[in-house]
Amino acid sequence: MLYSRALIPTVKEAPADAANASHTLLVRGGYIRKVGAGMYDFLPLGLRALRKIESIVREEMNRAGAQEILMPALLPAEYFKETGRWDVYGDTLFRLKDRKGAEFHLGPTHEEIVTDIARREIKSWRDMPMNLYQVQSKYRDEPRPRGGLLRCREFLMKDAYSFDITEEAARASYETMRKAYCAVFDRMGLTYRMVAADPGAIGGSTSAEFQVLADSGEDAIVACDNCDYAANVEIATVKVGAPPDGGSAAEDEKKKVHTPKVGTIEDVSKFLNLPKDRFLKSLVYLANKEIVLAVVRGDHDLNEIRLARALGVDEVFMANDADVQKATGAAVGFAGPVGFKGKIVVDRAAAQVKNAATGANESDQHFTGVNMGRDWQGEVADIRLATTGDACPSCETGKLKTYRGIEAGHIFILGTRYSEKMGAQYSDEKQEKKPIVMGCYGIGVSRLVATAIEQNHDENGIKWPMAVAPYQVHLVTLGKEENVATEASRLYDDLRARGVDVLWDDRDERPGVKFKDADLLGMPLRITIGAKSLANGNIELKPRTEADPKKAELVPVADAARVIDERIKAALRA
RNA sequence: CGGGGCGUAGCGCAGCCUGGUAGCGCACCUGGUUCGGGACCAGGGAGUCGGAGGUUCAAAUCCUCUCGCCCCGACCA
Repeated sequence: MLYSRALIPTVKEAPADAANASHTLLVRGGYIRKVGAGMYDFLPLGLRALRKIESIVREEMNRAGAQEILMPALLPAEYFKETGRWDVYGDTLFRLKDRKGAEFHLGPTHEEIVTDIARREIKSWRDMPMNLYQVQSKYRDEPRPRGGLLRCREFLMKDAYSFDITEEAARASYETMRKAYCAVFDRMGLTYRMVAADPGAIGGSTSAEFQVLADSGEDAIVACDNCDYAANVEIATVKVGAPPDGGSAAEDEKKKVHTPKVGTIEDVSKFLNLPKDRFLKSLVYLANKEIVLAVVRGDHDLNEIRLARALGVDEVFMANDADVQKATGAAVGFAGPVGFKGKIVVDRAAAQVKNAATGANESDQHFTGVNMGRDWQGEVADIRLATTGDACPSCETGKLKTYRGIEAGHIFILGTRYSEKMGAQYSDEKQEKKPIVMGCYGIGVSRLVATAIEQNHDENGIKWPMAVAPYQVHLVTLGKEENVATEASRLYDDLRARGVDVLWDDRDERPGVKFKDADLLGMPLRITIGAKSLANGNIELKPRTEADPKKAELVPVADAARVIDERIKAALRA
């Protein structure tokens, strides 16, 4: 492509509304433009990057034996009503009505629709395993779209669905998809971790997220420094370990201590000169409108999702100040398990603390010498938030470390959750009707455009990995000398004949402008042809990852096309 | 939904407090000089000041309502 004819509207200044690197660089580089909150135009370069990623995903899905289909984005309400998600999805669903007043919505995900295909078309155990996928725009009325392409209301997603006869067979399909996902992210050159995750609104028994590591990521994950344990902090667990004092101390007498106006663990710890791990942190929660006291060790934080799981509810809400006062009879900061009227859930580590300090359910009063069993009772569960330094739950010596991640993919074993509700059954060898066992697998294709940039950029611009770069080569010509144009034209044609994607900056611009734009746009290889090096029969070759322009490699004109072609092929193999 | 902020030329912003000719930088157009890391000179075009209502002789500026957008949180495959 000739730059002079291309729509690549680069801008010097960052857009006022951009909060992260990928958003800023995509707009500055003329890749995308905002149409509304969470809605973007893909300009030519942006679309090329998107298509490259899409192709990689398609190739790996096809290689894994999945078959591409296309379902509508506009859907009648009846399917979501069948499974109850018409109500469960709530405000996230874009709902609309047709001219007759019939209800429709835009598809946020397609389990129901694909299950409808399955119940009509899959009849026998001989028809499975089967995996159907599509690459399609999805619509979700997100509470808060953000980060440019990272969280949009309309976004491109690859969603695949597997159909199997048994849970074991479904696990094999899941494993096939896991490998395909690794292949996709490996080919894109991303650094990522597969982590155990919460299935959320999709449901199902097993799920894993593919988290691309980036400081700007919305998700927190923990990973072991020794083994392959990794999990979203939402569901991460830790090894309990020994209690802080070794657990051998004798039980002290319980005492009430006056602690005027010191409600936080931090303050009370100083006030009583007692380490934080000897405190019981008591938090008042509402679960299905029932008041519950959650108790964790003073140096730990509560994991709300784990608390909800322990209680067997969908979600829990922290009680407001008024409810806390009503439940404990004390000001906020003085709640404790001793004498608490209501359900108490205590974390495993907190249950081990002997002679603990805790709020006395009385304003400005704490207890010390509190012992579970003797002074109070509670249901023990795993409800604390994992964090850096915690002991790994699945190996002997490992320590957990927290990372930020961007969720690029999520795979689930759904079981029969959808097939039972929608009557998707097959006949087995004995003519018995059984529900199809399903799995589903998503990749955020448009999100990956931004994700690749979050992981590959510097202060000057994008540094595209070869596999997703809109153009593999950015050819810069300097000056108006005739031989520069002649050699550039020859190289341009030669590279294109070899199937190389080349962007030729043939504009009548000063060198500085061209170099700045080349760095901003971020194509992996930059070729410079100017009178200076051409006088010795050379062109200049510099990878975008090399920051120092003086380190550009001189390549004889005659070898240039071959050398560049080889570099690209090597980069794609890596 | 809670908290905070912003809507003025294509983009980034000033002007608003204290009402009175709408401004700066970038981008764009014309001419000239320049040309290996975002050049310079001269000239020029371009704005319903988000929208509606109100106060006033007079509103970008004050008041009311409203729409949109961003950030933090809640929420979210």
